[in-house]
Amino acid sequence: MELTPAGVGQVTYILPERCVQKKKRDKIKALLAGGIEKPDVLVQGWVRTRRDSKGGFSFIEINDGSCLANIQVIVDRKIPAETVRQLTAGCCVSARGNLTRSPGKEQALEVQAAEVTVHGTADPEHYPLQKKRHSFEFLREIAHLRPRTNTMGAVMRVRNRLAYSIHRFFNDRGFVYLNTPIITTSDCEGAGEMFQVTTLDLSSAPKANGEIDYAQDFFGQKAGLTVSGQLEGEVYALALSDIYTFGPTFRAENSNTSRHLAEFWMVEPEMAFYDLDDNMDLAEEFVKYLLADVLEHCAEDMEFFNSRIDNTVLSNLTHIAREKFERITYTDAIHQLRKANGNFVFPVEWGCNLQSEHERYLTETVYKRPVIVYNYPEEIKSFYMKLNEDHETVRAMDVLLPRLGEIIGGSQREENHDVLLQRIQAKGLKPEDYWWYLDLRRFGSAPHSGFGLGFERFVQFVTGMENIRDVIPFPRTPKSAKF
RNA sequence: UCCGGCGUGGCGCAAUGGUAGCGCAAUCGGCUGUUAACCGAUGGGUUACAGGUUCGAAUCCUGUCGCCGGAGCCA
Repeated sequence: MELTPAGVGQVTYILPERCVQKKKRDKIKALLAGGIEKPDVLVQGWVRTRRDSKGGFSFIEINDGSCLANIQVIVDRKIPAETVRQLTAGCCVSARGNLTRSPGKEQALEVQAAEVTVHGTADPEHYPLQKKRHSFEFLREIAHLRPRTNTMGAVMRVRNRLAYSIHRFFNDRGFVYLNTPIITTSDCEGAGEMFQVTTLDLSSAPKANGEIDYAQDFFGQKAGLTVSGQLEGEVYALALSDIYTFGPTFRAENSNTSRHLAEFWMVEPEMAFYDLDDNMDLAEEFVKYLLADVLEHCAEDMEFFNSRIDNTVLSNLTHIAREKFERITYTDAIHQLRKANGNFVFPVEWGCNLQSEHERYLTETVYKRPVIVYNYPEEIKSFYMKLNEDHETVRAMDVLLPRLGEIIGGSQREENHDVLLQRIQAKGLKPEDYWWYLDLRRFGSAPHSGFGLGFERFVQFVTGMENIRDVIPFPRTPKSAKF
């Protein structure tokens, strides 16, 4: 058997003959992007609509998910009648034939089917997706079929591009992709309630002194699903210099909003030798890079969002990719909000948490662009954030986006062992639970910083989708983990 | 978890105390290089669930479940 060489840069590998000779599927995206006639193409996908003519032919539109657009296939008398009858919305088919210019107005090219195979029928009496707009609430109830809609297809292609782009951004800058544990026994304090992980029988859990005896549990101690990979990320940043994590995160909060999930994906870079300014620079460049990339590479899908979901996304994203983010201290933010003269439900005082209404006012009314608020009061932030010289504020920063609010939260980390120990104790935490985290400050400590970006929130922002449950394949929220 | 709203044929909605109607979809027929196709006909609902008030409840009351919007928590 003759083998065909292929290559990755300078290094070649050998491709089995079968891979070369097999008739390959033509992706609809490639056929339409080519824009030219082509003999003998093979289109495979799911029928979106069918319009037929008793006079001898039917028009079917096939979508294979490679792009938003469908391809029109002409099915005439060459195709057996019983096959044509099966071509209803939702069925899965292969169609082989010539790609030719279309006399119709709505498309430049179409496939003249010489051969059609139905792989899976979809009984129109029972197939839930119709050729019309469905509410997102309804589509969530059929999460196994909703990826076959225009909107979910576009969301998932954009989501995929953003994920790819995140990896590229960090890899291009020499960051190491780190897989931090999903099951953990350390609680990243302040990040939210943890889901417990146990193999104990809940109806008859072993007890010691009236308490559940976790010594007998799988890990020999209480364990849960991670709420953040940050603490573990710091461990590797203090060895490899620059790392990032990108993985699932779990919060058992009873949050019922359009921007919270119990299971979501988070990107957490952690960098040695970065101070808070370096951290903010990276966060700003990161956001802009992702926006510019998705505008360039998902143009068709982004046009769709702009015309069907939110007619401001294109101009917003373009604007944000170009404009400088405003950076203000927490103290200045409080001054700005006080100038607004009490038009808030929640009063503004130095030391209070910024409420959604405050964040929106800053980003939508005062500056009309993304705002980074930094140097927050020590009391309202986590123990690991670096204490400023004023002893009142810490080097924390939040990136706020118009409409969406907080997209990134980060800080410079406290690298001084004694200060960190004091803060752990002051917050009522047990130093022994953080022994290895404290050890990082005993041995070769370094200034370092990092932040976390909520991936679904970012996808939400980019697409203009209103509900975070519609930008993740299978959303998990309180009282809802079907599929 | 709190506040507000909602739950009616497959889907989107109407009917606010008198026993359920429209559009789309589906099925059948007609017509057409069609394109949210069009025209005609047909079928389809114990109004989320449980209880109560009433001669009578989709409609009023109570409870449960679920969904949506806002808030809190956060990403």
